[in-house]
Amino acid sequence: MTELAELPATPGAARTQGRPRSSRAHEAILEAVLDLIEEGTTVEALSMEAIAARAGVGKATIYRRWAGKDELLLETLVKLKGPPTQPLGDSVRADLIRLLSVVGQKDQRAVRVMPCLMPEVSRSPEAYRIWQEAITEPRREVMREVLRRGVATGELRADLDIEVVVSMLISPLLLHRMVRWNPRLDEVDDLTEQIVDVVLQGVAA
Amino acid sequence: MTELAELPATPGAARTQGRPRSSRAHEAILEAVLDLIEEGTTVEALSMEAIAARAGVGKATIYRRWAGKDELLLETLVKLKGPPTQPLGDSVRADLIRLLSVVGQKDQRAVRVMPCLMPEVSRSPEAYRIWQEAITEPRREVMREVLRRGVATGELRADLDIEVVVSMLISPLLLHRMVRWNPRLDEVDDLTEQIVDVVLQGVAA
Amino acid sequence: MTELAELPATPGAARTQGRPRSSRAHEAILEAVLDLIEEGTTVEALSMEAIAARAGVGKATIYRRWAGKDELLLETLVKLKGPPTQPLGDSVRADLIRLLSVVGQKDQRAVRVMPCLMPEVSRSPEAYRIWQEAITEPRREVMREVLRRGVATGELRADLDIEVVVSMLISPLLLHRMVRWNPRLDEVDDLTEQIVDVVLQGVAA
Amino acid sequence: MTELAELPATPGAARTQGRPRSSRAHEAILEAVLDLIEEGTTVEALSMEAIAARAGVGKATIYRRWAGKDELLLETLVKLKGPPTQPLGDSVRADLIRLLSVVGQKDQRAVRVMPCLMPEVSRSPEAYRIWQEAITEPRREVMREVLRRGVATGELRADLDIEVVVSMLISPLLLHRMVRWNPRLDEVDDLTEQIVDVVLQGVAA
DNA sequence: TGGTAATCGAGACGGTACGTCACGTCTTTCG
DNA sequence: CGAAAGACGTGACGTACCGTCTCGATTACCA
Repeated sequence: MTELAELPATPGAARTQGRPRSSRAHEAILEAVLDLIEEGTTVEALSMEAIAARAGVGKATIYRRWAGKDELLLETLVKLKGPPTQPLGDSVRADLIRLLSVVGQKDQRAVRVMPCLMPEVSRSPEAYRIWQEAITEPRREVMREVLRRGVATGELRADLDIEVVVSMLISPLLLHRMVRWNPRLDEVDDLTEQIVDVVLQGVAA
Repeated sequence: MTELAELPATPGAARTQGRPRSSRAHEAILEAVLDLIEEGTTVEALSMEAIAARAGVGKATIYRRWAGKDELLLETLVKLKGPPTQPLGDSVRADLIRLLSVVGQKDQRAVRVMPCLMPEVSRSPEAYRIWQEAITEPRREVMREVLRRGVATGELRADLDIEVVVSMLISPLLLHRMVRWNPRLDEVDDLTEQIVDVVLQGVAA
Repeated sequence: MTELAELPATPGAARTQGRPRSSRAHEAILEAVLDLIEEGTTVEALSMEAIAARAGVGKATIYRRWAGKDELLLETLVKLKGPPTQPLGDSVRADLIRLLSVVGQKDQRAVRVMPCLMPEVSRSPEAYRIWQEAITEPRREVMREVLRRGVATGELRADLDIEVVVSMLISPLLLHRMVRWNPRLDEVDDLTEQIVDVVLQGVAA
Repeated sequence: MTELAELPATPGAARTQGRPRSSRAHEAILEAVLDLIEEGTTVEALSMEAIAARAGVGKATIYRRWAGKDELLLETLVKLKGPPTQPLGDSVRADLIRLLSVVGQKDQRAVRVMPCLMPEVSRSPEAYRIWQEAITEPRREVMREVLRRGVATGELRADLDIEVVVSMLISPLLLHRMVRWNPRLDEVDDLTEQIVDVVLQGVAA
């Protein structure tokens, strides 16, 4: 899996000589982004200049590590999300509810960042790739595993299309978190359960 | 329903005196936005200056009508989407498939604009309101009607939560269009049918 | 002598039909300019829009009468200066002092306007012509007459160059008023007398 | 003597850190102004944008050094005038003629710039101060010295007011250059000599 | 231990777009 | 038809960021 690799100092050259990059600066930058987001800074006000100033860092120090704002925000989001929640292996239903209940809920700041990345992710294949590999796929894979187990135990239909079901489970919640797709859903705190139940009923063996 | 009202010339004053706003300019601006999008202009290159130049219009003429780029893009999107597709009144299944098959497909330009509005829609309550009223709600309402009919005819369970089901139907397709959420779904040209079938199975009476 | 003629309503057409021009508007505009100058408005802030607003007049009403801001300011200055002071016919010395003591002193607002016209007057031959005819020449002519009388009475040398002497008398005071050329001169309230005396001594018969 | 000091990067802070200001840019800007003036650009067409474009410089680079167009033009004028002409120490009359014969003649571009600065110089005390210190005073001082020498040698009256005489000598020529105060004077190529002679006659011992 | 080389914070650089303002003209309605 | 009102296309304003480029001053490694 291709990583959010740092830019090489000089492409193709040994990266051992000279002063090493300061990990303090690296983290100060990511922290600065999170701080600014937390303070409610709007996207256009979330400028590289503001980030550098907040981090107490020169702008070049940022550009030495990331190719642009989108890359930086993407890595911030990855850091924010962390590894996906793991299923407990109880029932398929309980595991799905467990996995879905954290979609966009763990850290409110992630909800703030995600919509800002949509323009870039929808346009740049590279941004899309990173988004997929670092954010989407790990979570889908966990969910696929739970569904495969359901098929194996005979709980779920053998011919179900796992990708479709995964999308059906995640999409409504994700969209809801991003743009409060339907505000009336806020009153339904068992929205997750309802979705799981409808889908499970629809794909029951 | 509150509209995408133009900015008043002087808030609270009668808007009858003086030269009236040119509808020619108004439309030239919206056309310019669509042209630029069609030519593949990226969002950051879709500047107010470029729009004004393309429309053969002064920048002030744009700002007289819209408060900023987001408002303008939003109205462009509203114009692009037009009124929602209407159901034919055949079976519930056929109607749902008909309604869903145009989600983000009718005009490829809309797919290009929508992700760019996510940052604004997710942040500004006003942008969100317009987005809801002009884009989302009309389409959800059509779909609600189809589902209510299904309940009335006894095809669907009487206690189903219509809002949840509508979200389950639309979200996967919309997200897919916006960020190609799962590219493997591109191979599934009957994705729409699968989703409808799973949901209908899940909420059958 | 060509005048600051108003622009004809329609060149070559009878100016009898339709609503006659409002003299009220004409004066309101000139008043507005003077008001704004008096309030200390800077040149760039002395915009046509501000003048029209202050006069309670449409911009077109101004442009119907003057070709541009410079023409308007020029006429304002002409109105401000009024007819030149007349000599009393006493001694040459007393008359010159009388004429010079009002250079740029009668109305403090004129001192404010004049420097603003320098760029235009120094560049546009037309503005220069009007400036000469309406402001400069009448005053120089009065002074020439006094000097000619001095020559006739034998007080002054018969071969003096009147134009040179007139310039020598007026220039120091005018420049002093416009840019306080030498602030130390402010302490010399008999500056005018000194200048007259030096010149008279220099050109005595 | 206070200078046309550049704007400090951060007022009160040490100006040693960071990339130093480019002297190349500084001079390119001044050159651009002179070029544009030379080409006959009118004042209103002498925009900051045009200057920046001609100098191959960003607008911010100009605003980092000067507070506005007037400050820039003023410094351009100072550069244009250079140090004042020095007297040769011959006779008082010859020295005065020498000094006066270059008033506004050395560089035709200076004549173009000066009237444009009148509005600013007559209004802003700061612009007036710089104008005095960098343009006016050095030239007046040279002339004062010549007059003082005349008094010392007994050529001139001991009680003459040097400031008044200096103004009488310079003003007619300066005003003539700026606004061709009296075009008939163009025919008098010995205007300078006439003025000097009248004044010397008027203040002779 | 002393050079070498890349990094650091800082901030200026050439650009581009922003949103505002004024220009002088044009197009309404009202008197 | 002149008036006011105010929208029109134009273009400059001064500001803010972009991503790059010097600066002098720090580090680490390697000789």
